[in-house]
Amino acid sequence: MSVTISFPDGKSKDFIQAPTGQDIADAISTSLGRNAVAIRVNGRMWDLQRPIDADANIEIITRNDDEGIELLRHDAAHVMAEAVKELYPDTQVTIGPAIEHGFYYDFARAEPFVPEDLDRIEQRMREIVDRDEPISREVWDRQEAINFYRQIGEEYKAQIIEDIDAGEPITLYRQGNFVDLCRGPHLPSTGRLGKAFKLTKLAGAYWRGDSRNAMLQRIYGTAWPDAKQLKAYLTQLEEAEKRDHRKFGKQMDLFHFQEEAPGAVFWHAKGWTLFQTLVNYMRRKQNAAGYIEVNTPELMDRSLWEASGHWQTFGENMFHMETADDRTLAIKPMNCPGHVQVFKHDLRSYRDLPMRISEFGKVHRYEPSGALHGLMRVRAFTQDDAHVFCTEQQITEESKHVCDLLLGIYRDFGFDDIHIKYADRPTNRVGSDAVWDASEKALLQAVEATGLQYSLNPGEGAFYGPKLEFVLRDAIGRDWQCGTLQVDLNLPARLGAQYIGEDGQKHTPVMLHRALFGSLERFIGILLEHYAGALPFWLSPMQIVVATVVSDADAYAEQVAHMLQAKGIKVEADLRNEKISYKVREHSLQKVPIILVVGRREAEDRTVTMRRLGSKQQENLALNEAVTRFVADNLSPTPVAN
RNA sequence: GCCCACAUAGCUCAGAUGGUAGAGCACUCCCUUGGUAAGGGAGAGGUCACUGGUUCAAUUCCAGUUGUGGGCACCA
Repeated sequence: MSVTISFPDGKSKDFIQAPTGQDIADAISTSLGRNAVAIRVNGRMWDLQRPIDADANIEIITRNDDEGIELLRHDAAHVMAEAVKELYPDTQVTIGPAIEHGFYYDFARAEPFVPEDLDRIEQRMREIVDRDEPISREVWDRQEAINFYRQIGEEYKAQIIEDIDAGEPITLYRQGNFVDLCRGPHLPSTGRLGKAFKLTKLAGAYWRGDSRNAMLQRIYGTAWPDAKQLKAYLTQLEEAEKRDHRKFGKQMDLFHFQEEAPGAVFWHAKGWTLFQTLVNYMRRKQNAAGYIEVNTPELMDRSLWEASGHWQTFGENMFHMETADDRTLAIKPMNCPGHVQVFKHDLRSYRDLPMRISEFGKVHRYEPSGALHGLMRVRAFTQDDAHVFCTEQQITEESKHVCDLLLGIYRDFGFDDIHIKYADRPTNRVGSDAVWDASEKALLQAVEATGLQYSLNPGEGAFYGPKLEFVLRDAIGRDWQCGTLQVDLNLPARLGAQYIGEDGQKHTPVMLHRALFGSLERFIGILLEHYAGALPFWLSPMQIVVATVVSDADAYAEQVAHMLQAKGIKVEADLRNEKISYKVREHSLQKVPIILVVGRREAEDRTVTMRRLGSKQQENLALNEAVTRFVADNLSPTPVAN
């Protein structure tokens, strides 16, 4: 009986007996035979050594294909599990998937792994690769598999099998003395994994990702088709580390944290200048876009938070206090209830809508201690928050208005790669399903009206409404969720907001919650990492340093600095008794975009010698010309009159 | 909050099987006025995160607490 194998290019080849994927790859070329890791048979991934006993469309998957790399990583996880079982037989194995850039495996073991164990395990993994153990697929009876795992003390594996759908076959993969439950496919043998892998870190992880379950020990690793790619990845990790905003915070003297205020920023003068630059920029943009700005109390009575639903939903994460007169006050974790108070303080007409109320409100949230991370996750932060009160008919247009504003703003900061996620109702929520149906529909319509691409993020909405999340990609390809837009048909009613409609009747307005930077603190962290500290001129908290070569130029340097300062440039004169090389080095490390060097020559000619950060080039300019140029550069990329 | 690790001068880090500590940079003073990423010398700077325990003696060993880092869980 012969089998006809059809290739992706439309050609086909007959085999006399049922060939394996390996046979087919070998028949095409020796290098393909060597690089093959799996085969797709009629759209399904198979092991290379599984015989194909009927006509089929196939595609050979190599170690350099995306799916091939994923398979390598999955195999690396298995090899790691085998190594761990050999070295620490009392360990139970649980799950070990491939992930972006690598793999992990979760283990249950009474004794914790220590960092030195990673070297041992990695060493043993290399030995297993050298042993080149054949990997074989076995189909087991469900109950036998459960019994088998119970018998060898692998309780977690037994549980996993019990949860596999009845129709699914139970497949086990055997390599050496190690047998692992797995859907597959896998490499033909451990040798084919190669050695371009490295164990990277040790971490705790909950069984099945649920914090009510046992804490397992997770070992992370990275794995690649070849050593060159592994090295490139490790280099990239180092690059990311070099961009750490916490490092720039110290180096550039922007902010610090200390024990007495965990998760709260001490902004230093330069950091606060940057902060204010962002706030002022956003304020101008929002004013131009028809927003009004307000300010609402930090502390408000518990009853208001109960009415809004925050107390019930997030009470444990709110800071609150008892006063001497027996009231419970809560520090605001959000600005929305305050904005509703401003809205309803006056009688509102449909003619007032949409009413766009903004606030640079500082909010406090008692975040779990383990979540805190530099500026990225703090307990006290400032939102560029706004609430648009509008009618249901205005939702689409107002949403579009927010998207337009947001995209223009992100572009000004050098973020062009934006994508949107649409998140619908969460399990823990307020309001009726009918209201949710309406708000989800309205937001979906709005995002479609913008014509922007979006992906779905089911069940991740806010407790009062569905939301859009705006995710930007930074200079080294990392994604950050910053902006958000939420349609809320719940809070306005809960807090009693109303307006008089055209019909003379009272109506409840819709409230759109939106933030563009999100958290100013976090956005600054992202900017620092995006620009690796070298902020563009208009954002720099210290834009120009005028550095003298000799003290004879001191008076002139101060004059230059004053001139620039008078034009709104953030400038400093460095008259210290140091060599110019020393000053250049120091201000370069501080990421000052422009150093103006002045010596006797410049003082005589009334010029400055300019050096831009990151360049060794020098440019001599007339002072007046330089001032004009810097004033122009000081505007934001898309300036707004104010 | 959970797991693992870490905490020494303003910063970056060294250090001792237990006898109260050291470098570089930064800081102060002196010399040097030098043309584009560190000129030279001197000085000052520490409750070795905090609280207990063991010990003749603890910064070092043990326990707890706090904070930080990497994950997990959480993120209105």
